[in-house]
Amino acid sequence: MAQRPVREYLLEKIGKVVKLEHPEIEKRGDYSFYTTDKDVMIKEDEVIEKVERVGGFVNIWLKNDVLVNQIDEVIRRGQQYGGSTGGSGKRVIIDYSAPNIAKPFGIGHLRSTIIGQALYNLYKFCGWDVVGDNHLGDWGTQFGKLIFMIKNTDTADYSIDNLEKLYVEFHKHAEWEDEGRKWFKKLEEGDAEAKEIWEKCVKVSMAEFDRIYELLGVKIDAAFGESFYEDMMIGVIEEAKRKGVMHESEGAGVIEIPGIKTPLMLLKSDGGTTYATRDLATLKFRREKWDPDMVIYEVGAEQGLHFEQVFAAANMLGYIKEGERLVHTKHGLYLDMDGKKFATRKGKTIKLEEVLEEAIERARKLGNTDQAQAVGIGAIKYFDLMHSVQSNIVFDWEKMMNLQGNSGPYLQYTHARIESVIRQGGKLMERYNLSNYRVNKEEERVVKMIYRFGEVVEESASRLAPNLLCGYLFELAQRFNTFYNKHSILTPTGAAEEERGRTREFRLAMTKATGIIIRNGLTLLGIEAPGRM
RNA sequence: GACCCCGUAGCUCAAUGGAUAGAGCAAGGGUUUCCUAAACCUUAGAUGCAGGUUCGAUUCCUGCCGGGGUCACCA
Repeated sequence: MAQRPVREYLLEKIGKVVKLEHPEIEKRGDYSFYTTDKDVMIKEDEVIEKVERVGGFVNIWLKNDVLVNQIDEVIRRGQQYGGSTGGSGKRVIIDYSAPNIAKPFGIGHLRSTIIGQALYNLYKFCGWDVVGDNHLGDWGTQFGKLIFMIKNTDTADYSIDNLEKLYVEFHKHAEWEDEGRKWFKKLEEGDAEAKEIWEKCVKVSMAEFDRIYELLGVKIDAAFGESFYEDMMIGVIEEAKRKGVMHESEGAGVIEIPGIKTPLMLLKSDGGTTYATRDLATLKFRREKWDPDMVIYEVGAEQGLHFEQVFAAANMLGYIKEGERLVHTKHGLYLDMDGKKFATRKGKTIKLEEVLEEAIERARKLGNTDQAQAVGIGAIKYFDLMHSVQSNIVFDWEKMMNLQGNSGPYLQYTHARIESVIRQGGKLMERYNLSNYRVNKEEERVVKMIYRFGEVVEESASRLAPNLLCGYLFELAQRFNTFYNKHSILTPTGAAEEERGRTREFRLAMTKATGIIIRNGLTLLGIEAPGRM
């Protein structure tokens, strides 16, 4: 039987809606809440050691055994520990990664891929039915532009580098814009030549994406790219017309959104469709195929207006079911050293693969060669995830490749050290009795982090904030490392032999529990936890 | 100009309306006959400005200043 989460127990006992938090200052208890209500009384029991009222604050201390027994809970549940069934019966679609065909997989798509994957894992762990969908950028006017350039230069070089070059070149000539649109129109109309060129572009890109995903260790359930919705375009447009939602403006078909100045364009004046048309078709399709309760668009902030419009339009078209939530994460961008956006159209990008290779190389130089990939990639992922989702990140090689301090490798290292201790002392703890063990200061600081893991997982998921989990894991690891540095796990000091034995038992159990939590946490973040480093 | 996001230590970032604002990097000083020093300990250092709401504001509201993004035929 699973032990009941302490937080849940307390909330029920308090019997009121209060904001139960962990006081920053440890002397003020394990939990506290503020209330002006004198009727709220909470008494000591088998879980609560002590209650103290200071002004409006009610501070609660948990019984030592409750804290210590949590260790047993962790060990018993293993890789399940921290998960819940809170989301059971609910389905969420997470739209993430979505790189663009014919462009390098740039640093700009890292956030969506990494955060999206972390959210995917988090929701799954919280009991949700999760569907990941990679909404590939494989359709649109950009391909018209590319086809025009390929024809124009009569090139046979379909390498990503060359395609990127052509794309950049195209944007130096404003007078070519119409040609680009014309070719996209042809592509939409099924022109054989256009289609053939497009298919070649898709093929080379997919090969590149596969390589990157392999490196990143990311697997996405579905990849219905934009082109998949091609033959649903007409249906959406017809429906928008029929429902009187879309109307003609300057030769184009648009939807006016109340409260938003710029309308949403479904049909260009040349009859071609847009990103928005495809997004609406996507919404409709997903609703029919998966019937989600929530859809998370893990997409950058620069598309904020677009999604605001699309969500509103979807509502007007009746594509959203009652109670369904559409969320756009609006993650911050990677900015260049000048604090500006990387401009793909000007060829100003940093290729993700180069970043990953460099990170792996640095990890290799520092230590264990076997784990260089796990460590290097872990560093990059953690760096991305530790930032709050909405803040911009200034791209800096040195910071991104950080292998020390608050970093992925720090957590991996702590985990590897724990594994090492367990390998050496694991047998000593086949049976252990944790009750009535008196923890020392350093042990206490670790133990008081352990029981919070589940809370953090849930909060990270519900607030779409993997950085909270990063922060928690870092603090747990820090506390453990402090303990590790000061006390011996396998050979504790102490007067009596029996006492030393008990201490060793307890410490091994606590160490093991810490290792399990770090591993579970890293796994949720999509980061490997090697056993050795 | 309008709308959205952000302004926290020298730098890069955390912080659920709470009680003494946390880290990392960089800087100074220490720790290894002992379980992995990618570690640990230690010194110094911060909420852009002005109001408001609140018992209490880094957090919410208004204005200003600064940065980023976006504003119909790119996605």
